[in-house]
Amino acid sequence: MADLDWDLSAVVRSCTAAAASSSSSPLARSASSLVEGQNASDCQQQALTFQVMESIDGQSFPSLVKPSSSGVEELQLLYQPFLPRRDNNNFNCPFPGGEVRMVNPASFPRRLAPAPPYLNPSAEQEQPILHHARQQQPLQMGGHQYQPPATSALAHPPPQTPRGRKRKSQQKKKVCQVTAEQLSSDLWAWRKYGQKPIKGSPYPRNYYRCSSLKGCSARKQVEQSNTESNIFIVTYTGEHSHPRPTHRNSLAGSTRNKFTGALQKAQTSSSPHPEENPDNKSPTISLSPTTPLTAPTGNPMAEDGATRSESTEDKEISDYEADLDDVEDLLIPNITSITEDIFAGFPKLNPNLPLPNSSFGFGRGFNRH
DNA sequence: CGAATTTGACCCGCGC
DNA sequence: GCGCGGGTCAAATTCG
Repeated sequence: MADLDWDLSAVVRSCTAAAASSSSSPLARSASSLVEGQNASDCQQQALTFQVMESIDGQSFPSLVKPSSSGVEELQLLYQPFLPRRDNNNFNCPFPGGEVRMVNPASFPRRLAPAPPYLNPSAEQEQPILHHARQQQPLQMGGHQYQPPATSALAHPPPQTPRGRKRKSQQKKKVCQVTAEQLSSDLWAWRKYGQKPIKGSPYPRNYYRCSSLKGCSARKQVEQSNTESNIFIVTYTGEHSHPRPTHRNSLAGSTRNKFTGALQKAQTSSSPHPEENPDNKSPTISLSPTTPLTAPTGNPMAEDGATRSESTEDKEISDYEADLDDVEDLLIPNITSITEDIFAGFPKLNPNLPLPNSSFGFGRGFNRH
C-alpha cells in the first residue's frame, strides 16, 4: 500500500536551496528549466514562470501562455487587469512563486472527466478553465490568509454543515500551482488527515489541516500535476484563525520526514494490489507540506537549509514581504530541504524509476463503487 | 510515549 | 431518489 500511495509528506527544498543545487539535482534542473534564463535563486521571478489563471467574479482567465523568461514583465502587464488587488479582497498564492489559479476543482465535470484544464496544457491555451458550472457564487478570495480578527473567520465563521463541513459550493478556495520548491515555502504547519485517489488523475490528493492551532479551520489539498510532475496543485480552503507564524514552528518542524520510510517501504514491500501496479516498483511519494527542520542525514542540501543564518532568512522574508506585501502568509524560502531520495520518489522525475501507470494502485477509494 | 501518518469507513454534495 | 466522487473522521500504525 505504502509503496503505491503518492504521499506528500516529503519536504521540498526552498528556492534558495534549489538554486544551490540546481546543477546537481535532476529535479532541481528540471525545476530550473521552468525558469530558463533566470537567476534560479530569484524565487519571485521563478514564480512568474508558472501559468496564471485568474477568476474574478466567476469569470476565469486562462493561462494564455507559459511565459518565457524574457516575458515576465510582459506577463505581468498582460495579467495586470486580472491580478488580485489588495483592496478588492483578492488573494495571492501564499507561495512565493506559485501562481494563484482561481479555480474551483470541485466545479470540474465529475464523471470520468478528462484531465481538468489545468492539467491539460493544450486545452488550457484554447479555452478558459471551466469552473462556473456549479459555482453559483464567485470564488471568494482571501482564503486562508490570516486577517485581523475583525474580519477574520473568527469574527465571521463560515456556515457549516452538521459534521462541520461547509457546502462545497460555499467553500472558499484558492488554487495554486507550485513547484516542489515552492511547496516547501508554506510557513504554516500542516497535518495530514487524509488521502484520496482522484478520478482521472494518476495521483492521489492529500488533505492537510492546519496544526498550528487547534480549531484552525484552514485546510490544504495537495496533488501532483498530471502533466508536469514537478508541479503541484495546492488548494487552500478555510481561513487560519491565528496569525501566520513568522517562523516555521515546532509543530511543523516535528513533522516527520516520511520519505525515508515511505521509500524504504516502496522498495522493500510489494503492493497489496499487484494487479493494479504491475511493475510493482512505483514508490509512494511522501511529500509533506510541512517541513522538517532536520533534514535527512547525508544530504548536503539539508545542511544548506539547516545552517542558514537567521539573518539571511529574515532578509529573504523582508524581501518577499516588500515585493509581495499582499501575500500575507508567506514563507520562509529556505528552511526546507529535499534529498535526491525524495526526488527518486517521483517516478516521472527520475528516469530510473518506472512511470506511474494510469491504474495507480491505490488502496482506497478506487474500489468503493 | 506522544505525535504524525496511514487508511478503511463513513458522510455528504451534486449530477443524472 | 440513486449513485458517484470528493472530503473527513478516527482507529491503527509508525516513528522519533
